[in-house]
Amino acid sequence: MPPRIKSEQDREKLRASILDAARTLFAERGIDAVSMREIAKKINYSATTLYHHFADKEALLQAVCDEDFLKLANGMHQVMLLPDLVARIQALGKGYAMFALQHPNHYRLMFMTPRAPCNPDITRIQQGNTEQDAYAQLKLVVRDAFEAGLFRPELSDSELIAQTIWAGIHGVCSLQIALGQEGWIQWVDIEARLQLMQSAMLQGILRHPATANNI
Amino acid sequence: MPPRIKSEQDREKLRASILDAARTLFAERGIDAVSMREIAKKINYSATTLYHHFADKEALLQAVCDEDFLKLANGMHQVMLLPDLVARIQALGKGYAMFALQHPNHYRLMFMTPRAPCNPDITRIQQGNTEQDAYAQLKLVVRDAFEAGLFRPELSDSELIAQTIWAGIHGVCSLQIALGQEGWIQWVDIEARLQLMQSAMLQGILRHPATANNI
DNA sequence: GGTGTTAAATTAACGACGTTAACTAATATA
DNA sequence: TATATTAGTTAACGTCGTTAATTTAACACC
Repeated sequence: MPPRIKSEQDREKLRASILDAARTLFAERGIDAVSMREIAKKINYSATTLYHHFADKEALLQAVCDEDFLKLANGMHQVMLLPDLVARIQALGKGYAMFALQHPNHYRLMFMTPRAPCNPDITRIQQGNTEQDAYAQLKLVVRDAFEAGLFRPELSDSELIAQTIWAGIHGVCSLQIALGQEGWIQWVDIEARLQLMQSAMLQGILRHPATANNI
Repeated sequence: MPPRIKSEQDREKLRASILDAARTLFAERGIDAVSMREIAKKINYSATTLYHHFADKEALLQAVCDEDFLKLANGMHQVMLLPDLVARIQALGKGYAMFALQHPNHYRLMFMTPRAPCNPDITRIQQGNTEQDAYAQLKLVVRDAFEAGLFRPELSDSELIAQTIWAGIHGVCSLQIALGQEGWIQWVDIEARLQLMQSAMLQGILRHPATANNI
């Protein structure tokens, strides 16, 4: 039997250890393959205890993802200091891809697993807040570049541009995570795939593509 | 109690109706949300009967996917008759995307789920066979276009180009499948996202991008 | 020190799941 | 007609997410 909790601080500590155990197991074996009982056993509690901290499995999963989203957005924030707008977009893509490839299992939970629409009652992330939401950061830079007239004149929607850039990087990363180990595809080096995706997309989107050559 | 089966033909008919019921339910509500009992009830059989035709749920799912992917590759095969190489690449991408968006749950299993990829022990698809494998078809067209000198001179690896095109389309589709219902992203129309991805990538890759404008 | 009160944790249970064993009834074959 | 095979069933096992009922420990107060 685990020790009783006394202070509010201890309660928070237990909550954090549940999150840690859940994240590890989810990342190791996938969401459906991990039971609430298993998570509880990992920290020497009974399964019911988890329900005193999270409404259900879905809420626990959402909390795990929230933490990862914040971690990702934090890393991106430094990139935003770069002066050149195109360089900023490139660095955002590179940083995003590095996060995805270095934390493939978290990335899978965050961006490759369909879930019930994000319920504002259970997520604590403030979507749209650039300090907590990596996509909001990309949107911001792309809008700045759009207003600076850096994109081709026929492109009239900066949100569409941001979503396309995101999709391109995500496509390379998620294919690598999902099928990178498959023997029947002769995968080219992942760095080369990322680089070609970046440069091809920028060449296709920028008004003066020359600026995209130096990566 | 359903009628007894007499001939081998009837047996095959039952197998097909199991596949149909499973496909419908999987596509409607997702794989994990559908039980074997439910599939069986839909065709007025007991759950056990399914196990006389498929080893387990995984095998049933794989059989459903096999059928659909053969259908995909078949549809692609007609596209290969188009005379213009660039138009062929564009049509391949469009067909691939339509398949992904119309069968999101099957697409998710084949291309978005690591560790449960196309298992050669249970799949009957022959990877690399252009009649059964859509990626092999893309590779073929891209190599033809490469040898025809359609790509930028600095691009020296046709497999890298094929993988990048695949990643771009896959990125749009898989983001839509995984996060398309998320309210916190103001998604632009999926058709527009696909079109920009196609045209931007082609503009970035082709030697004479003008050919990519007419979609 | 005893006595409630309350919060934290537990055990036990429910209904649904995938799957399997044991069984039944109908057909085919001899 | 007797027997073997086959297609289908029911019943059961162990696990799952989740909840109700219950126990246990720490604290406040007399």
